[in-house]
Amino acid sequence: MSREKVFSILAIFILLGVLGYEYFLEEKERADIQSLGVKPKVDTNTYFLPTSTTGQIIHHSSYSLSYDEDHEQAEWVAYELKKSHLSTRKFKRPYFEIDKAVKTGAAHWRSYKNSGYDRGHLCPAGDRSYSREAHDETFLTSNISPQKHDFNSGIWNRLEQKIRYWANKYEGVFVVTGGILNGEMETIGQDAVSVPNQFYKVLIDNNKVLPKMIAFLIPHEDSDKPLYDFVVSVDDLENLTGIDFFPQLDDTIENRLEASSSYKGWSFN
DNA sequence: CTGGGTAAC
DNA sequence: GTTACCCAG
Repeated sequence: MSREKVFSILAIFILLGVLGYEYFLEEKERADIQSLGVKPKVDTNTYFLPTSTTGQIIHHSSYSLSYDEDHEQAEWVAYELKKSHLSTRKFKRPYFEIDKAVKTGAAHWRSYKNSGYDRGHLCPAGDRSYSREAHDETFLTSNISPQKHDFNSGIWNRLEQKIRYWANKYEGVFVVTGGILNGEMETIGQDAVSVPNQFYKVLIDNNKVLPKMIAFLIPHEDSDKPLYDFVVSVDDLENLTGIDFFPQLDDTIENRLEASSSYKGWSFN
């Protein structure tokens, strides 16, 4: 047997060994988490609501939000994007309305007019296009934040489309979105709506035995960089916002998933 | 898809 | 306030 042949065979065995060991580790983690007892899946529309730092959580029929009166916008908007929600139906955009469910008074859309900023949806209209009611419900001023147009139609739009891609690929994801309402911020309009300097999104895919998370923190400016450059750990976002995103998860699982800034398991193709 | 604006009724 | 049309990233 030639020397080259021996090396080739050896290399193949080493490769198989490495792959086998990785597979073993994945199975071990899966078994570990299963043995911890994952809570039975219930209606995720309420199951995965984050905590509120403002004490004003509002439930609409197709999404929920926590309103921050100081900044006249939501600190988070949360909803489940099921695969069955994905739709290309095109409804005419209605006018934005003041969300009457906000006890402290939500911002008026006029505060955005001629501000130079978009009325940027937090729960995108494109994620609620499965019915006229759900679509129109996203046009509440409690569901928008001032966004630069280049940002909104640029990298932010890219992320929203990627999430629709994932919702289709992974049979639905749960989404939490908001601006970082911290530090020095410009304000616009009579309502003094704060203009966040960063926006975030947190996703959880709970459709498999082992849930997976991914979080993004993106500066409020357009970028041509790949989306995975903006991945952060959920822990980072929680430290930044004071929000506990997945308090319902078993602590062991929560701690393990939220500490990770890996985007393993999320396809960026 | 993400949004903007203006004119006329 | 609402509807129609035109615009850009």
